[in-house]
Amino acid sequence: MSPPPASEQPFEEIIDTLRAFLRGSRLPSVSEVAQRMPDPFHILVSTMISLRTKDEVTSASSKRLLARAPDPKKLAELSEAEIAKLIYPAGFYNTKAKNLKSAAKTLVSRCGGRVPESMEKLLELPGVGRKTANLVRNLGYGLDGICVDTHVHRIANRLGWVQTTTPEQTESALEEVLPQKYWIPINELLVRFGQTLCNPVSPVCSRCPIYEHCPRIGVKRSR
DNA sequence: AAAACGGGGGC
DNA sequence: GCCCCAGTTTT
Repeated sequence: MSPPPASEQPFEEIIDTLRAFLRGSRLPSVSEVAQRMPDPFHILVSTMISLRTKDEVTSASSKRLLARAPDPKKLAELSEAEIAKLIYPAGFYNTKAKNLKSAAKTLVSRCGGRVPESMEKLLELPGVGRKTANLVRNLGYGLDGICVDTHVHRIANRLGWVQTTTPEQTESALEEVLPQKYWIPINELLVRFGQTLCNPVSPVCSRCPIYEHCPRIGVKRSR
């Protein structure tokens, strides 16, 4: 059966169900940082480290680097080699070290030593794309904008909320259909859901709390 | 649109 | 051994 049009999705019910289901489950690494230290710079650094890297590694690497460089000025003073060593074994550590140092220098020289709020300014930082910029705005400044990572992209399509091929298409399509009050929380919810049950390769549909809202066919719920 | 960046852990 | 991982940039 085809999914109901996105405009008729019972978003409130689905999201409430997800919230209840995920209550008590572990937070993704960047949200952890946001809870511990809701500082835009800390969000930026841990998000840059998190790209294509598992949560546990991201968390440990972020802690080491931020303990040593808690602000843009301190980070800009570290060498690329020092940064690379601190964030190892996060993936792409050499590229990330270069981007982190370069971004920190830009923050000091052109942004008054602070992390900018505007999408435009954030996107000028090396190594910062729409996903990272939106997450910094969401968690660091409480500003709207849907942060689309692979989990949000995959699950929004699985659930029939959007039909898109690129994350950027998902971002604009989701903003068309999803009530604005969910723009910030949707990311963490779908990431947590996507890291466990609704994972990329073998989603555990038999235990899915929102199974009845999912249009996937050929998957039977088992007792 | 596809490739490159990249080491660690799961299977 | 081969796969993936809170993506971004370059070709």
